[in-house]
Amino acid sequence: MTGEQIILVVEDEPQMRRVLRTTLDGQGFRVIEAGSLADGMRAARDTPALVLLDLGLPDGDGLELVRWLRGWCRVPVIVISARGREADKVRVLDAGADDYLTKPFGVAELIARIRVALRHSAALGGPEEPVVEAGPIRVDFPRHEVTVDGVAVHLTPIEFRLLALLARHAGQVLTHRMLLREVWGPSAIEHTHYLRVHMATLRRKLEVDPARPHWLLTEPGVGYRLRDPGRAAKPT
Amino acid sequence: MTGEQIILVVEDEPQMRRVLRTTLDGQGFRVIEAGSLADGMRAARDTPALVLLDLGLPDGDGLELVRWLRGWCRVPVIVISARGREADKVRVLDAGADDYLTKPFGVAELIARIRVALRHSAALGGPEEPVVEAGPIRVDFPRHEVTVDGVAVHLTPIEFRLLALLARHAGQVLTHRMLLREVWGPSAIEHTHYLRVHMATLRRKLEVDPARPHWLLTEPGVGYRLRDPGRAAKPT
DNA sequence: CCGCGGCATCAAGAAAGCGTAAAGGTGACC
DNA sequence: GGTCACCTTTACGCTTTCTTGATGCCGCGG
Repeated sequence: MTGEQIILVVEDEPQMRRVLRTTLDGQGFRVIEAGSLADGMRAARDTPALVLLDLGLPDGDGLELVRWLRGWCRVPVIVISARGREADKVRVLDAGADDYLTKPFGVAELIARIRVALRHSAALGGPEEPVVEAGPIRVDFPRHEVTVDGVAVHLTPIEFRLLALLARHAGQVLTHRMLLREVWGPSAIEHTHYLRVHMATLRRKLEVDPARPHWLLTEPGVGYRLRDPGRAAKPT
Repeated sequence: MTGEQIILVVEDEPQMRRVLRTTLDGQGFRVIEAGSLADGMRAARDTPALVLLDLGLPDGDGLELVRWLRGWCRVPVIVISARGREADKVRVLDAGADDYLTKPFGVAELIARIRVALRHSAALGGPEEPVVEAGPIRVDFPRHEVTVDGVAVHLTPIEFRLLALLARHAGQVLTHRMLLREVWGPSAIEHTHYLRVHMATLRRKLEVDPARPHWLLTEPGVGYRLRDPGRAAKPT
């Protein structure tokens, strides 16, 4: 699901940065580093999964970064600070940070708190569009469900993967090779016959007139395509 | 925005309890108190918006309560403890707690951290239903109880976790991997046979005709699904 | 008119996935 | 130390799904 999670570390002391980098690397995270507020803002555009922010930055209050982030995204922010004063904590947390660690802290605790924060953001779900519609055909990815005019249609695993692929790229042609590689694996890119067979069953299940398909279109010599109703129909 | 938010305080020292109550009252929360683990579990059925948990309880480890809560809901849990050892924190946070405060702590910080936790759960959507029904099958999470047509059915721990997972996502397919990871742990995601065996026992206990299940549905090649009575029925 | 290439369809055997029963194995609790 | 409940593991028959080869269709160029 989540391949490699990126953590943005905003910290000016090189020593501390090295510790954090090696620790997080060891946990399987990819680490991006920034040494200042400005750098942090720049780096945050890579949409990290989490931000680790040291408050004692040279070019301004880390609070600014928290507010700035909250202005446009919900990425979890864990603040690290030497200042243990309660008023500081309250200010930072109320600004939108998700946790506050006081130096010195243990590495294990940091990792545990990172896990907590990622757990939260994972529960919020990704930004991806979970449903694709093409005319009467509706593909619901999280439910693994396909309906035609509202009635559920049962698809076999291969059929679903095939349709899902076409639906995710609705409107554009997917070549034989591409479809075969994604559905059957790289070793099957020559078995174009698989495609014909399974496209036929898909059409039988989804099309009104399987012999004259209206949604699952053949692009002769190239591949297949799911008609995108939002775009102009292809020229006859 | 939300009318009156309930906070469950699980704490055995009356003195500490009084401090917390007055503080939280002053912030506009409604406070429910519990002096022991058992009381805490009982009180949690009122679906509080947040749980404040002191680890030093007389009748057992507070860790138990965290695990128990996570078994059926995501209510934010903030743990308060006199023990500041890092290993303790990691254990509790990994068990599912959302934050860990070491005594002594400032009231303002506590409030700030409560705000953070509530912010998170608000983003997730409010407190969850403690009970899910699917046709004659009724799953009561806090009581750990399952009934069919009103009669209690005894489920083994694994069976309950399996059913609970399906019930919490009623209507949508849960993949083999997902179910195995959540019920048996990440190391078992390949033992799909476990699923078959335990789904069989579940069906024997819950279905009228276990051989032709009406609620615990197989999604061939993908996973399993609990039929959501709110949605359209399947075609034959 | 005929042959050819790309495509659709059909059907049968092979393979994979699923359900059930029952035999060990393990730990808890007297 | 024996019983009990539960989980794991093995075995086997059944069903669904996939693969594979055969056949027919259609348009195009020769």
